[in-house]
Amino acid sequence: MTQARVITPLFEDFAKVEHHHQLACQSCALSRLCLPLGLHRDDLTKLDQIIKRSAGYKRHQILFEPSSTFKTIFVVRSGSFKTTISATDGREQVTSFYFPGEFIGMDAIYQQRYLSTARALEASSVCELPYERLQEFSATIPELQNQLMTRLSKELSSDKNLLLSLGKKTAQEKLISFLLSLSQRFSERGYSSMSFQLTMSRGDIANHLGLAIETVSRLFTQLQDQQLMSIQGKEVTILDLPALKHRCG
Amino acid sequence: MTQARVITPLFEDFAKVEHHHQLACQSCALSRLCLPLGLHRDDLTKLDQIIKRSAGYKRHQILFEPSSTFKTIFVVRSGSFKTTISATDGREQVTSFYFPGEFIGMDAIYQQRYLSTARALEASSVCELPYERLQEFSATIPELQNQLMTRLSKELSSDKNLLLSLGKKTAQEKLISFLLSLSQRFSERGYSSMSFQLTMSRGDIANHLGLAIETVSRLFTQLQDQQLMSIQGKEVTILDLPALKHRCG
DNA sequence: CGACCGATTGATCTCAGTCAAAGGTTGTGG
DNA sequence: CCACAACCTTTGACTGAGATCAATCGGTCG
Repeated sequence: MTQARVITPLFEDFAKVEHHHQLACQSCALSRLCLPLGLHRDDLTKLDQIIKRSAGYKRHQILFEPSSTFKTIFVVRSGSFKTTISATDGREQVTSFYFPGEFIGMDAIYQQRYLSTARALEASSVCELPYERLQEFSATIPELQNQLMTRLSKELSSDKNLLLSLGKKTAQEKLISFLLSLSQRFSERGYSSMSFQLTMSRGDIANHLGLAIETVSRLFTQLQDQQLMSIQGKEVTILDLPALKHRCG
Repeated sequence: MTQARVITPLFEDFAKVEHHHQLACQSCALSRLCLPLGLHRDDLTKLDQIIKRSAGYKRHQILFEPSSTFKTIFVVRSGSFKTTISATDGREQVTSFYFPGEFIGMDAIYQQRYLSTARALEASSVCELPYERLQEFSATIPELQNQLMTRLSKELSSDKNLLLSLGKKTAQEKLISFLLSLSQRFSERGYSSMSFQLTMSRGDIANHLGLAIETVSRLFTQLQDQQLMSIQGKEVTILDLPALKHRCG
């Protein structure tokens, strides 16, 4: 039996909402992680009216790119996305991965245009938050404004941590911190922090961490040999969390 | 004659404000670059009352560190600062440099605690924006809220660009893009974009770009040999801007 | 079934890091 | 005001972590 057969769609629970495109925030499984957090019931009702629940995106489908006009911030409803930024000669850097409840496109607020390209890693769906309307609403809902600032600040924090990885960590430390941060985010979403599926390719991981694809592959086998984790295709199982935490820099 | 003798304090124009600690935003030379941008005259007067103009910081003096409690966002009034983030074993990554009009500490909004350590690179001064008061005011001044979001988004953008540098660029490309971004920022502040003083050490630059200090030093001599720029100590003069732009990735 | 794409493994190479030493610069105290 | 010390920068020689090149394997899909 190969492990490929047993892969179930990631974030299946959240994916259910795809069948109810107009599902209100109040009833959404994500509300605990998403914009609604801390908002009053009636504010939420108002917000609900401006949020557009988009149709699904297929694997590799583009959510936005620098040439798109900036009008909305996206929230992942189900599935996952990656964003990339390009050098003038076409080299690309994977800047982030996004999971349900996370906001994509906030770096476009300054300059009012997307800086990066966002692509679906698997069948996914998003909610669209029209930025102008969001701004209007923030004026009357202080908690919404607070929520937006917090989101921006959170992304800033994770970017700074990635800078530390890229600038100062060894290949192994980079990979371990990356996997531990994934584990953390899965756990926040109600999934196991000890065993999860990678929705991105080895190439995406390597690029994100400033490594070669072969290095990532070798590190995976190395981590398995050291009994720190088990990796079978896309499935990661953490075997020795303390040891990993000790080795993540 | 050594170039050291002719160095004048950087941001001298802005430094003048140090003699008028209570100088209102309206009269501040920075208002064009700073928070006041786009704010109405009477809103600004209100804002003025909550902004604390701090005494000066000496070279190497700490503005905040992770153990400090988060209460304020800082705006550079004169001089310059760097922020660093630390790995568990003490390795540090210089995440950003900050010049007059730029905001420091926004990554602390999420978690309500500073993620990084901020240190003055030279004799400097800041304005303190109490975050809670700022939040209150934002509720009544939509333009202020917009300004804050834009600032956060701008920092996010520059971090993403740095990620591209660290992940995908060669040592030379990293250094050139860094110098060109400095040039840009100096020019925005009314200084020459073709000739400016570095306020940070070679070590800070190297660390920021994920390089060794020796590599930065060698690259400087290399760029001089290629007649692309001239570097004498802390003074940088751009000689061939098109060629540099062509080589910055 | 065959073609294609992604992942693994091995062999080799290279860019930038490390180590080492010598100049320069800055700051301090007598 | 000078002299010494501490620190920063430059330059050279060598090394190594991870990239590149190359071949193979495996899984997926038409």
